[in-house]
Amino acid sequence: MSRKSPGAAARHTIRDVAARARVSASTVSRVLGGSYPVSTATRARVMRAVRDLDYVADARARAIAGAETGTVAFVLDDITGPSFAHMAQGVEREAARLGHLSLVCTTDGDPERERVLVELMRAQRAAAVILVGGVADSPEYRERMSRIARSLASAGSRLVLCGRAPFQEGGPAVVIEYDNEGGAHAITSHLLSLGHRRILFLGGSPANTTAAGRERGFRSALAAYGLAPERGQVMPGDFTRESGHRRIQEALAAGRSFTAVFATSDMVASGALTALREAGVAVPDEVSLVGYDDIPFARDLFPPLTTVHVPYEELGRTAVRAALGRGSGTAEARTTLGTHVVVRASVRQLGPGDSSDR
Amino acid sequence: MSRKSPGAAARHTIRDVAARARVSASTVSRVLGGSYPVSTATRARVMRAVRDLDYVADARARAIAGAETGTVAFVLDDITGPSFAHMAQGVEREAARLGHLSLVCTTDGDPERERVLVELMRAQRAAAVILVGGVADSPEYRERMSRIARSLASAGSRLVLCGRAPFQEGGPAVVIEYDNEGGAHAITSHLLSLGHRRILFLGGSPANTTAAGRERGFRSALAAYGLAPERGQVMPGDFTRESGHRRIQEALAAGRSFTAVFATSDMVASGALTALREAGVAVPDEVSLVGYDDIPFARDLFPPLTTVHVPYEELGRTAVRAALGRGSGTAEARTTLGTHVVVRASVRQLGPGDSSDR
DNA sequence: GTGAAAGCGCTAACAC
DNA sequence: GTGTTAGCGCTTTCAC
Repeated sequence: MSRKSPGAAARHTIRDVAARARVSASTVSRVLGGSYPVSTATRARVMRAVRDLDYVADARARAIAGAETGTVAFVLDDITGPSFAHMAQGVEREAARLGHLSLVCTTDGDPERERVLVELMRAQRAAAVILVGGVADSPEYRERMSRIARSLASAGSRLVLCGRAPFQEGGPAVVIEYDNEGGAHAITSHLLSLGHRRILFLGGSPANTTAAGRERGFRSALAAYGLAPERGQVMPGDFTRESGHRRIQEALAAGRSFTAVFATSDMVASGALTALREAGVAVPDEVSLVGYDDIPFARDLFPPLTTVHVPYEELGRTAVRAALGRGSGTAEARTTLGTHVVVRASVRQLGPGDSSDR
Repeated sequence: MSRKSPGAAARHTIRDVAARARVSASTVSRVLGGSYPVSTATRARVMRAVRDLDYVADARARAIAGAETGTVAFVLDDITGPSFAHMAQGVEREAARLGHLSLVCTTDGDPERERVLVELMRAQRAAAVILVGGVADSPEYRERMSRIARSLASAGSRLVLCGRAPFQEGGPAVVIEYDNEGGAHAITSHLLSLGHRRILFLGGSPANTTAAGRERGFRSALAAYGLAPERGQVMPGDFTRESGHRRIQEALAAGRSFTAVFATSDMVASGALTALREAGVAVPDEVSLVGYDDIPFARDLFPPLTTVHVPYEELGRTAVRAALGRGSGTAEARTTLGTHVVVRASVRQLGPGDSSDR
């Protein structure tokens, strides 16, 4: 007959259940834990009490007392980006399948915030921390990552780098990547094989490892044709549609001549497409356009966008499996998933006559 | 000199720190807690030990012992949808700002999974559980929600329904909505005022409260013009681009005549647009198209999509604020955020002559 | 200011 | 099978 004072709700404890079922707390624990032998009659009484009280054991207390479950922490720049969202989905699904909860935190690209979050996750005793997305590679970055990985490891947790460059061979971290450079190489070659030579590259920040990988692929494909980008042909930016939009406006204003545009992400391509349209440049008739990521929307652009498919959801799932996998994981400390070009309608084959459209 | 056996990492406890700093555990706790007076010298010694050991207090143990922090749980259908992603961002940001961690879980629309998740959150002693997205409204739903809200309340947690119909006036839940019906009414009126009369409505599942709200707005706007939808003019579906794509194909195949399409979401509109294009129907010249949600991509469609703007991120933020707000929150138990039409280029004004284009 | 002791809600080791 | 006794890692009285 416990009256709850309004506001301060009376949370029941295992002892309340025990009292009501006229058994000891350990018995309740055993019934709920499910692993130990308990007589049917007792079990029934306990279950009844649990039901009556609407009791749920405190997961934190359980964890402390030894019944480890562990959450998976997922730290990323911005959940709003379509590709990140898909990775998040992969993470959440696989974690759920494996019986874990997912903590997601965003950094807005701030390394300091990332540091704080990792510390928080360490305090939570997260089973694993998955760090996602390209970052500026630098000695400081490597040093920071090393520290993070070590402290996580010493807390019994594990660090997984997902779609991000490894900071140290054989370090205490698992790395799940996709073939960033290969995809860029392939789609550039696609453009090249269709006769395009003046290809504008709308890149990200050169310091960003993802952007850098894609740019490397672009350059290596060009090199395979004996070409090298001219001044102004590689335009840095970021991964937003606004960036794509602005860069195209700038390129057009500067009177730059190109027959194709390789945008480092579909978002960028999307902004670029709009800018081209606004300027009255027909795609793909006058200028061809390709992107990267293969977000679902790519096929609804007009024209449907030729792009590089990245298995984002799979990336997330793989990260979780690696993170939660048994052993210290040295065997599969590094995994690279494949990418491939998906051809749609935003690229046109160039005839011999029209090599200098714009 | 504690040697860590490889694999089984030695997590340090507060006692290790205490020993190293030659103080008691309570003192360490006080230093770390920050609230109690500790001499500068002691504090320095403790901090040094903490640093040396790379110690982080176990958040779960702290929580149990009384230092409440509390995570915010965010339960949604599918993190992949652009609008949900923005809400998630709002939730995560606001929670972070308020010093809370966010747990996100997806249900894939399965009510049973939702139940399980809520139970899990209750076990975690989450400060609040935010349930997102339209659901099938039914007596069972209301009953289920009631139970959930009560059990959450009795666990000292709080239930927030976000963009989802309330299940009970004055129940133990906070409801944050947006003006779903009003937005649909407004954009339908927009179409009507431009001369459109035969408007195809690509809806969601009629049982879904969000879809139903939008359909109500559509119908009420029609009614204000003395119109009522004909047979086949309202086509049910779901919120995916595939649904929009398929419905348009069906409508076209059935030889249905319409001058405008109102898709219940931008995703649906996006699929519809592609289907129209594939069928050689010009938008907006032959058929006008509007969507709902105003996802970032809407402006990159061709033509840029006229749609209803929904403040998704704000919705998420508001939900968190309401959830974490002081008091029992009866005062602001229900909040409705506004929506508004954003006009772009996918709608054409109809002249007197062309009322039956298609 | 600081330490010892009690306790948070639970599980696990040890009895019987 | 079941109760009793110790913890888990921490905070918080309550003393001095």
